[in-house]
Amino acid sequence: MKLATWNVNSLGVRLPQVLDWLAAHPVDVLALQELKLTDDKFPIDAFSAAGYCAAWFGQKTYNGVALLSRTPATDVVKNIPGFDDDMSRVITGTIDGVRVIGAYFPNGQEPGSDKFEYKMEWLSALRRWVKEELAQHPRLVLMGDYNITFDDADVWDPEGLCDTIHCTEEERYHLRALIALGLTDSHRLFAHPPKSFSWWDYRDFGFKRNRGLRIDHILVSNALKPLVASCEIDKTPRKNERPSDHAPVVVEIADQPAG
DNA sequence: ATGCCTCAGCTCCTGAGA
Repeated sequence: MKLATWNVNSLGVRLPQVLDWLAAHPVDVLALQELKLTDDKFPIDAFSAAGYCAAWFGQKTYNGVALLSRTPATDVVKNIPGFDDDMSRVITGTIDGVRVIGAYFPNGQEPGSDKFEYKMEWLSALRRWVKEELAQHPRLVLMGDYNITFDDADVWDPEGLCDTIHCTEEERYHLRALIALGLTDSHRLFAHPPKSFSWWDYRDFGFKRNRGLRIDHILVSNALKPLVASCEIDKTPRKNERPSDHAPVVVEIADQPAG
């Protein structure tokens, strides 16, 4: 089973690239973030024609998330139950026996800002809810655009970006607290080249200079951890004309433990 | 550099992203 996450920065603009990518990488599940379109504009017909089911939770201009899957998602939940939020950031469903949470974490803009406070509250609410979901669904994947780096290895310029947004201790505390629930970063289960990133700034030739961050993550539960066969960042779509600023991340989960 | 790029929208500038 292959699952992937991709912040497409407007599905309206990126739909042809998503369809091309799915044709070349027929994953079982693809979580999308930053749809930037309302539910009535979601291109379900195009995905159906490509052989995918979808559950989606859109929003005008900002945010918006979806789960594409070969088999339909069941028990779909939108956003975080019990957390009042006017932004569409989370979509959860059960696919092929795996509880999949696709999430677009708040950006936070700047430490100390109102948006940063919202990010902290959202992270607390998410953790509370992921804990509940894990108790009910031992086979669980939490993936999406986290907008948080784990540590310096995820940052192109750790000194220059020290304590800036995505790199603060407060944000990383919340990320470690998610791990402490019994989740593992799939990426770190494998060796990768230094400076492996999932996002590069559009400005100043960020991608060409590999000035990026690793902020898109796929966390797996303890029950799935021994089954993770690979985890790769696909930089190819970042080389497209009019690319998203994020690259897809793909994880492969085997039926049986290796060896 | 309150910059650089990209996207959506009450669109020819602004807010937000990261």
